[in-house]
Amino acid sequence: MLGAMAKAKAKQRSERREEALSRERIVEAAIEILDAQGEAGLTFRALATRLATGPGALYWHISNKEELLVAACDVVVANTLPEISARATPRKALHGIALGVFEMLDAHPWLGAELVRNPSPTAMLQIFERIGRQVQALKVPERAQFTAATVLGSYIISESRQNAANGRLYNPSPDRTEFLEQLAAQWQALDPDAFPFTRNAAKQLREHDDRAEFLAGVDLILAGIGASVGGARHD
Amino acid sequence: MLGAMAKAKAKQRSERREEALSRERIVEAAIEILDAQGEAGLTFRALATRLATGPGALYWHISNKEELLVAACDVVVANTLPEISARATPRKALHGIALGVFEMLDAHPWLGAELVRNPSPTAMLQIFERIGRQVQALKVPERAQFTAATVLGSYIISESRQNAANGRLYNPSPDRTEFLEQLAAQWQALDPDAFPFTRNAAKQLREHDDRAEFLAGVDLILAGIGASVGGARHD
DNA sequence: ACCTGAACACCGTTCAAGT
DNA sequence: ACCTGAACACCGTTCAAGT
Repeated sequence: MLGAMAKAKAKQRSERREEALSRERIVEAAIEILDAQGEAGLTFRALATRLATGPGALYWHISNKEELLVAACDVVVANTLPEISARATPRKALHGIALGVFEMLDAHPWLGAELVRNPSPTAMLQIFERIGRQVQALKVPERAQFTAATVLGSYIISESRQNAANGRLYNPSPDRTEFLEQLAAQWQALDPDAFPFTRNAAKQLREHDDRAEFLAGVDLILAGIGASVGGARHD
Repeated sequence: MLGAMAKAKAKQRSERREEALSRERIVEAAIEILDAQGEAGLTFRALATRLATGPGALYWHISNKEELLVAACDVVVANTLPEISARATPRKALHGIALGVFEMLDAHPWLGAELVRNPSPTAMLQIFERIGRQVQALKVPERAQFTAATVLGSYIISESRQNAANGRLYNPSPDRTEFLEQLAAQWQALDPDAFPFTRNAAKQLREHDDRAEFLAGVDLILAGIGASVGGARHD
């Protein structure tokens, strides 16, 4: 009897195109909310409303919010990373991975925040492996591969996250130019005795291009890796 | 009349060694709570209780929690950074700064989290300037100084934060060794086709020393910086 | 000017009750 | 087995009222 009623309800749902609740659907809806409203917008109440149910129902499928966020990270990373196309050389491949992560976090600013606050082992592993394979292809001595991949991963993720936090400013917008101009002015107004370096660096800020600067950082690390290989070039 | 009463109350307070509330005292108390109980322990109620007042009183001195956390970061960074001793060479000085930040975040794990979530410009500026001066001393071409300092800062902060998040594991504890052993076992159990690099890197994990690995990363970046200077050594 | 603490508008999470 | 939604135990923040 109960079975029949459950079936009836399921049928009713599918007729209305309201699929049954599932972990996948919940995570999917969470990602949509995160992308649209940011981290502050993701509450169990908002999520339940969107899924036309009560907040308690979600807990049948997901233990808590932390697990929900980790699952959201895993899905986005698993969907986005394979889209990064193959390249002819390890160096170009690493540029591709770096830009891929950069754009991924730019498109999902909450992802960068979550990736450093509470890194999903699964998501981090995907990125680490991708980077590591190219490090291997660069013929880095085995002993030095772990360090090389860690430094690259650390820089790529933290700098991409920072860029995303600056507000989806991948394409130089007037806002961003204005912001950099203001920052440069602030730096130039610093006490020359206390902040000689920063004050001087203000010049570079005025011709700053987030994306180019990011890749210059990657290249600097690649130069360091190259030095350990013996100065050989790998373009 | 009111003035006299206020004075009487102030006198009573100082007799009881209850100094008047002030921004400084509030921030100081917040740091003590953060160090003792972590970020979750810092609530306006807990802070008010510790200061023997109501939560509303705090808002007279501090606009909101975000400002409180930024102020806490500024104080700790301003107190800790000058303790880093001078060194003979830029390379050694950068090691000193790197380890100084590493230990600072290890002692205050909430600081690392806050420094990446909502970076205090003041605190970041202190660190950036410190690093930048040594980059300058390395005779890095002016155009490349900004990138060099950014990469170093990004790596030093994010890796130190990661270490701190791992749980004050600076001194190799049995816990940490056990954890690394388990992680290595997990990595070795990965699908060799999907994760060849990570699986192979599991070996390195077993002889992993957090502190040494961190410095190896700094040296890798320094090698990259050195390459741009023309391969000259700066020990 | 500065402090008090009840009250407001939220959270994540639980759980008895339903189907 | 799975869903419901009221209720619990918190938050940050505000504000009328005090001194």
